[in-house]
Amino acid sequence: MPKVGMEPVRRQQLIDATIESVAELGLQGTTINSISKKAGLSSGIISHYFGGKQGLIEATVRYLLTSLKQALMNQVTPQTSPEQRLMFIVEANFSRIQQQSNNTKTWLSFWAHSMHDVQLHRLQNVNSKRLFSNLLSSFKQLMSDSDANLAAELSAAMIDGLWLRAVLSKSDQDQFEHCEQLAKDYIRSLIKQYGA
Amino acid sequence: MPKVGMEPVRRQQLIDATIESVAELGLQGTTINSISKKAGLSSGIISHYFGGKQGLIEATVRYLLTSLKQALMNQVTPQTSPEQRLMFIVEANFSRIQQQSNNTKTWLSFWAHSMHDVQLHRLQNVNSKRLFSNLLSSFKQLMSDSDANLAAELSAAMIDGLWLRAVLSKSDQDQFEHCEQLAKDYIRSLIKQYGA
Amino acid sequence: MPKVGMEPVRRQQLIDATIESVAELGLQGTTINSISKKAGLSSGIISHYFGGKQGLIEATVRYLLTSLKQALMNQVTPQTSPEQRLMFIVEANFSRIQQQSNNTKTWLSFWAHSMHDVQLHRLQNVNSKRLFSNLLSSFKQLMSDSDANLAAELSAAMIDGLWLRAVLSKSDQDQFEHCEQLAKDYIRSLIKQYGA
Amino acid sequence: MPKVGMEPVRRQQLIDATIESVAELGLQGTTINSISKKAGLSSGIISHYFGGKQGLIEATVRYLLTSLKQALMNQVTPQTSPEQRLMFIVEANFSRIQQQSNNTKTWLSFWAHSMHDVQLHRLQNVNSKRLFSNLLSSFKQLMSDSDANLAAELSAAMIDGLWLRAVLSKSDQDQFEHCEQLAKDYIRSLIKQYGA
DNA sequence: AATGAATGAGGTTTCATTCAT
DNA sequence: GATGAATGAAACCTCATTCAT
Repeated sequence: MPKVGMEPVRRQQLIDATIESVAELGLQGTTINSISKKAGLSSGIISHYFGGKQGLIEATVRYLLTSLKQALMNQVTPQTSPEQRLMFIVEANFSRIQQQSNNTKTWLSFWAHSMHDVQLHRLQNVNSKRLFSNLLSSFKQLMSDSDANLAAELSAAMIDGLWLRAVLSKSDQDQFEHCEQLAKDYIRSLIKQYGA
Repeated sequence: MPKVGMEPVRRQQLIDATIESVAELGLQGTTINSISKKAGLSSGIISHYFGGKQGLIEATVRYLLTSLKQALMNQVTPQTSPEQRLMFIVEANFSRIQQQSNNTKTWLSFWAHSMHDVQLHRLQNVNSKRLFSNLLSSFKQLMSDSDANLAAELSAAMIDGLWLRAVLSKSDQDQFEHCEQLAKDYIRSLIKQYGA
Repeated sequence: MPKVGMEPVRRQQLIDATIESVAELGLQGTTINSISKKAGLSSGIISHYFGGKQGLIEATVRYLLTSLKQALMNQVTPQTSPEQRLMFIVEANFSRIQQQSNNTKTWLSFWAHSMHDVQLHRLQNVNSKRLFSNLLSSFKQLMSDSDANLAAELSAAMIDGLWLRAVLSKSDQDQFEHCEQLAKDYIRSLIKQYGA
Repeated sequence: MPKVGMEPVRRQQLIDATIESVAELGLQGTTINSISKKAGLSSGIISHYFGGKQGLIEATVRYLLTSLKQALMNQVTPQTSPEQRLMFIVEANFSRIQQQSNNTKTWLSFWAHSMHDVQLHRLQNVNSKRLFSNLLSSFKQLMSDSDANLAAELSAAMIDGLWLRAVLSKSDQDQFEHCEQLAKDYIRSLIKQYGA
C-alpha cells in the first residue's frame, strides 16, 4: 500500500473533504472523523499531514483564499481594461459559490470563526484587504484617488453584502446570478458618477 | 438565596452572559460553564430556566432580534418622513453594535451557525426579511414600486455589507460611524436617482 | 395554607405517588420530581417528611409489606380451617396486583433493588420468611413436620414463580386469576399427597 | 497498546465487567466508570464498541441468554431421553449461578429493569418462552398435550420460583443445589402423575 | 505511508438536597 | 407547613490526539 509522492494527493483529498464537511455540518459539527470518512481515509492521517485539526482548517482556508486569488488572476491580462477588470473581480468573488457546489457555507463558517482565532483572522484580513485594493487600483485608473477610495469601499461592501444575503437566505443559482448582476450594475453606476 | 419572582431577572442575567460569552469566545467556545460563570450562577440553572444550552441560545437570538426591532420602533412615529425613517433603519441596524459593547460579534456567530440550525435559520430569516420590508415600504413612498424593490435590495445589501466588513476588521467606534454615514449617503443617493 | 394534622395525609399521598411512579417509570426512572409531581406537592416536602428519597422508598416498601400482611389477617379468623387458610395466603399474595392496579411492577423493582440495599433487603427478607412461616404453620396442622417443611418450601416457590412469570410477561387480569388457581390447585395436591 | 483483532477480546472484557459490576452494585449503581475500571480500560471504549451504555447493557443480556441456551444445548443429544432432557433444563437454569460466581444478581437486575425497557423486555420474553417451550416439548413425549401444557407451566414457575427465592435470600451454593434437587423431584412427580 | 484502537479531558444534562421565604 | 429556586456532584457522551503496528 505505501506509495511515494502521495503527499500532495492526500493533502488535497483532505482539504476537499473539509470543505464538504464544513458546508454540510458547520465548523462546529465538523470532526476529525467526519472529514476522514468523507475523504475515505483514516483519522490518523490528519495529524500526519497537518499536525492536527487546526492545521487542516487553516490549510483549507488558505486554499480557498488562493483559489479566489487565482480565479481573478486567470482572467486578467495586461490588456484588460479597468472596467473589465472590475467586472472580473465581482465574478471571481461570486464564483466562490460555483467552484465547488457549496463553498459558500464554508466561507461563512470560517469568517465567523475568524473573530475568535488569530490565525484565521489574519488570513481573512488579507482577503478582505485584497478585495479592497484590487477594487481601488482599478478605480484609480478611472477617477480621482479620493473618489476611487470611496468607490472601492462601497463596492467592497456591496459585493460582500449581496453575497452574504444570498448565502444566508439559501439562495439558488439564479438568485446568485441576479446578485452578481446587481453588483456589476452598481460598480458601473459608480464609474458613471465619479468617472472623469 | 432562593427568592420568588426571580425568573425574569435570572433569564435576563443568563441571556446577557450568553451575549458576552459568545462575543468573547465564539459560539464554539461558549459552554454552559462559561455562561454560568459570567452570570455568577450555577450551571444547573440553565437547564432549569431554558431546558438546556440550545434553549438559551435561541432565547438569546430572539432577544437580540427583539431589541433590534425595538430600537427602530422607538424612534419612528406617524409623523416621521419616509426619508427620515430610512435613516432610522440604518441607525437601528448599526446600533446592533452600540447597545452592548460587543453584540456584533455575537450577531455574526449566530448568523453563521444559522446555516446549520433550522431553529436559528428561521429566526434569522425573519430578521433579514424585516430589514428588507422596512426599507421597501419607505422607498415605495418615494418612487415607483419596481424601483423601490431594487432600492430596498441594494440598501439591505449595502447596510449588511458595510456592517459585516466593519465587524470582521474589528473596527473601532469611529469606523462604525463612518460606515453608518456611508450607508445613509447611499440611501440618499438612491432616493435622488429614482425619486419621482 | 398551613394546616395542622396534615402529616399522615401527606405521608400517604407521597407513598401512593411513589408506588405509581415506580410502577410507571421503574425505580431507576423515579425521581424526587416524578413523585412530587404525581402527589401534587412540592419536591421539598419529601425531605421534610421522610428525610430524603431513600427514606421515602423505605417507607413505601414498609407500607406495601404491611398491606400484604393486613390482606391476610383481615380474612383469617380462629375458625378458619388450615386448608382455607392456605387458600387465603395465595389470594393475599396474588392480590398484590389488585389492591392498586400496578403494585406488581413496584414490588419487583424493590425486590431487585434489595440485592444492593441492606435496608431493603432486611425488609424483603421479613416478607419472604413470613410467607414461608405462614404456609408452614398451616401445613403442620395437616401433615408431619418434615413433610410440612417441604410443602411450605415448594408452595412458596410455586406462588412466587407463578406470580413472577405473570408479572414479567405483562399478563392481564385473567391470566393472573389463572395463575392464582394453579397455585391453589398445587397446594391442594400437596395436601392430598402428604396429608395424613 | 493499540493492536489489531482486539475487538472480540475487548467486547468480552467489557461484557464480563458489566456482569460483575451489576452483580456488585446493581444496575442502578453501575456506571460507565464502574464498568471500565473493572475492565481495566478507559470509559471511552464503551461508546467505541457498543455505541453507549445502553448498547453494552443489551449486549450483556444477550450474552447471558446465549450462555444459558448453550449450557443446555451442550448436554442434549438425539439420544437423550425426555426425562433426562428435563433434568438438563433444570440444571442449565440453575447453572446461571455457577458459570460466573455471581451472574444471578445480574439476572435479577435485568429482569426487573426489563419492565421499563422495551428492548430488554423483548429479550427476556424470548428467554421466558424458551424455558416454557423446552419443557413443553419434552413433556409432550411423556403425556397428553393438554397435560404437558399444564406440566410445563407449573415446572417453569417452580424453577423460576425456587431460583428466585434462592437468589433473594442470598443463598449459598449448598442451598442452590438443594433447590435444584427440589425442582428435579417436582418434575419427576409430574411425570409420575400425568405420565401415560 | 497509513491505520484505527485506545485514551481521557471536557461538554451537557440530570437530580437529590438545601434553605430563604 | 410548604414551596421551589438554586446548587453542584456525577453521569453519559464526544472527540482530538497518540501510537503500536
